Amino acid sequence: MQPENQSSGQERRSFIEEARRGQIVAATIETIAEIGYAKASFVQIARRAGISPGLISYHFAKREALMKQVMLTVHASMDQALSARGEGAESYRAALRAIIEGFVHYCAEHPAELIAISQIAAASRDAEAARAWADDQHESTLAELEDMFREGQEHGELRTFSPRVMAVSVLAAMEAAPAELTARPDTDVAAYARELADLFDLAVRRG
Amino acid sequence: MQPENQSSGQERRSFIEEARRGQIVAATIETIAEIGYAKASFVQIARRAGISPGLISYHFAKREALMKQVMLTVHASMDQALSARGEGAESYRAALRAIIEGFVHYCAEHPAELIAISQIAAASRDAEAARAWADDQHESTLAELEDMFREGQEHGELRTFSPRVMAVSVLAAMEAAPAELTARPDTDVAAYARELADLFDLAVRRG
Amino acid sequence: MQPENQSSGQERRSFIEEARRGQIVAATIETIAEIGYAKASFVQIARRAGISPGLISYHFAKREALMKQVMLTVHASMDQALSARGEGAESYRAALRAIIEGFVHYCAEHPAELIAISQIAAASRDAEAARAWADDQHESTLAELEDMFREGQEHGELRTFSPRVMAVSVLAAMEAAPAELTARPDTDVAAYARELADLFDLAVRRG
Amino acid sequence: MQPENQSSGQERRSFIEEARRGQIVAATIETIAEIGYAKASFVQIARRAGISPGLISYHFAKREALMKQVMLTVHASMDQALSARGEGAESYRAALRAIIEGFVHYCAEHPAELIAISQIAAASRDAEAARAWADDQHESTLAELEDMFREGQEHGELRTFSPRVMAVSVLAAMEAAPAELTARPDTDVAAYARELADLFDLAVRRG
DNA sequence: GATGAATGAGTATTCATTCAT
DNA sequence: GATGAATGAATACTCATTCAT
Repeated sequence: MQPENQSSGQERRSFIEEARRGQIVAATIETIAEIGYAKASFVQIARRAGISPGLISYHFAKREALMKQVMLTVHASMDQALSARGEGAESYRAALRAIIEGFVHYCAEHPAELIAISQIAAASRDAEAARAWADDQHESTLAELEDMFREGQEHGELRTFSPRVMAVSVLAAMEAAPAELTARPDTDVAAYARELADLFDLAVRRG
Repeated sequence: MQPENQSSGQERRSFIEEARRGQIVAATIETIAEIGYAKASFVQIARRAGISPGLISYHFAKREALMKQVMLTVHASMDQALSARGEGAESYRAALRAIIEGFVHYCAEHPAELIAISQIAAASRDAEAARAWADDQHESTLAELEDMFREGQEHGELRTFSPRVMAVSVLAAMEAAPAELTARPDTDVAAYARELADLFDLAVRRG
Repeated sequence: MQPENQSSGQERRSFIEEARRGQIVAATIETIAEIGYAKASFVQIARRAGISPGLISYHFAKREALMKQVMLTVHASMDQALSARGEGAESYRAALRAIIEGFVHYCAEHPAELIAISQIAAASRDAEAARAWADDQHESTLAELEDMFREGQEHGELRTFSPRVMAVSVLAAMEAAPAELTARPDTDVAAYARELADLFDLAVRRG
Repeated sequence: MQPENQSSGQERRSFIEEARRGQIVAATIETIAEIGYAKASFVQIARRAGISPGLISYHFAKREALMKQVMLTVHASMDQALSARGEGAESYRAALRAIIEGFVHYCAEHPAELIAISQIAAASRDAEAARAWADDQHESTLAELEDMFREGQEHGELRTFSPRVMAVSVLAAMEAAPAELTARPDTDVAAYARELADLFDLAVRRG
């Protein structure tokens, strides 16, 4: 049986095991970014990690579990990066700007991670658990944005518009950034971030 | 042997053959929308088309070719629908509004088609040609939007902003619509379209 | 998808498909009898059937399904053989004798079948469905024997004893026959059958 | 390296080593009884023994060796239990009764052991040596029973019948007991034992 | 044109066994 | 003596594609 199979739950993973899992997750991100989810077989991932394919199954009970771990890991890293920036915005418009610019900068700094999670989220094989989790995450992000917009409207800072449509559109526009930045590596990231923030600032501000 | 294997090029396809190809493409769209790209095997598609799996290979040399044809067909249908609406806009802002609202309404009317092409575009197996073509399409759509924005700026109708960032964001926001409309079937489509058009109208207009 | 996957049920199997399934079942029986359940991999079975391993999966969705089909096939053959003999016994003792002797003769004539189902019933891998079905079959056979004994007791033909213990023991003794006949091929089958019937006749008769 | 790998033979095993081997054997019996032979991997056995999987290989050169040791251990325990009861029977019929009743009672008291050896005997993987040994054991048990019956016939205590068929049937009926007792835990063990002994007493006695 | 049985190359997964620690 | 991470060989299963009919 694999260490993964912790039915009862809290059994601690050894340090070395955590390290291996991290290494495998990193190799998975690298592999997906390089050759795409479709071709990211255990053989390919293991080759990049310098281990045997069987070892992946040893540490992750199912392919799905690995993919979900990639999701969790990247989202955790993103949350950490964004929460640092998001703190202490003085207005709803400033908060929106901070979110948008923070996300764009994160994308620029972690292209492989973004490519990996977007491919996993869109994947058609052995990624249902990861996709379901990402969907939940997505929905709760939308809900947070909606709430923010609604409050801003109630405070009179933002114009009247559908918070849902705005939330969906902001998130879509942000999530389009990594592909654009990857496709055009020469893009001025700061300028991109500023333009995107300006765009939505004009769209939400009152008057 | 197969009609597909035409190394010499443009030999016309017979009427009956076009009909079969169309039937297979339609069944493919239906199948992907119903059970997802991952499970959309030839056997499944053939069952829905009421034909045998081998016949698909007879008409499409490779799975990729079928998927690409689905892309081509859906995009053609979309272009036709959009060009009808887009004609005769009196201003750049009106043109943008027409594009956005047209696309949203198309999404609402052809959910299966949209699901199919998004799954193919994101697919991990046998869809590289289709994806490549979609990428080209995507890029040329972006270029058209950029041009439109640039002209509008030169005519003084639109404010100064990065046409590229705006194009990417508009397209991303539009492409997010189908998922949203599918996830929330009760959404008021016309309102959604109007809100989205308002959003970008505010973002591009001068003053 | 395989022909096996008939979720809706009654779709007829083609003649050629039934023939293949029969051929695969026969090869499976032969393989298990020859090298044991443990080593009866699809590769081995396919080799004996003169087909490719993938074809087995094509006709049987899961290994379990194949093993269960072997069970069903052999039991059906056995039932047919036994029902022919069992008809028209004039007394409970005669009926018991007919059952016992019929079974022993069947064993002698179909050694591979008996070995196969006993190995499948005892198998530890991918045979749970087959085992479950065999267990049901076993239990209902026991119930029939019990009923027969109980009736015989009520009619005063049989002595007083536990019908359950007798049923279990009769069945066990019968099922031990194939192994014995296989281990000692020179055994006089008719004598074996007669001895076994005598044994239980003495055990059940009144006075 | 490993104590097991003693090509030269009879070197004594240390006390601590015997203790470990015993612990592993006990854990193996428990594991097989609990989750079945198929799932009784070294990891599972080691978990129940509170040791690491590698240690099992350290003490048993091959999986087969472990399974054979389980067989040896259980049979030894059974022999000990039965020989205690079997001593001092005054007649062949009494001896047969003692054997049957002793075995049934042993089954009721050691269900896990019986389940384990029956699963190993029927196992499809890595149990050939154990099975071969068990087959020998089985055969010698049959031979002993045959001898006993033959002697009883010569002494005029038992009727004329095939000692071999009787031996095979007695053994089969006894070995069917554990499954029955496990399937119906409410069974009155003493009554079962008595009924079974009665059955065969009637079958063997003269007149 | 059309069938669908058959192939074969691909996949993840399992687990006894090894060995550096 | 003991660990448990790692290997590697084996498995069933999937399915686009082929081809005899």
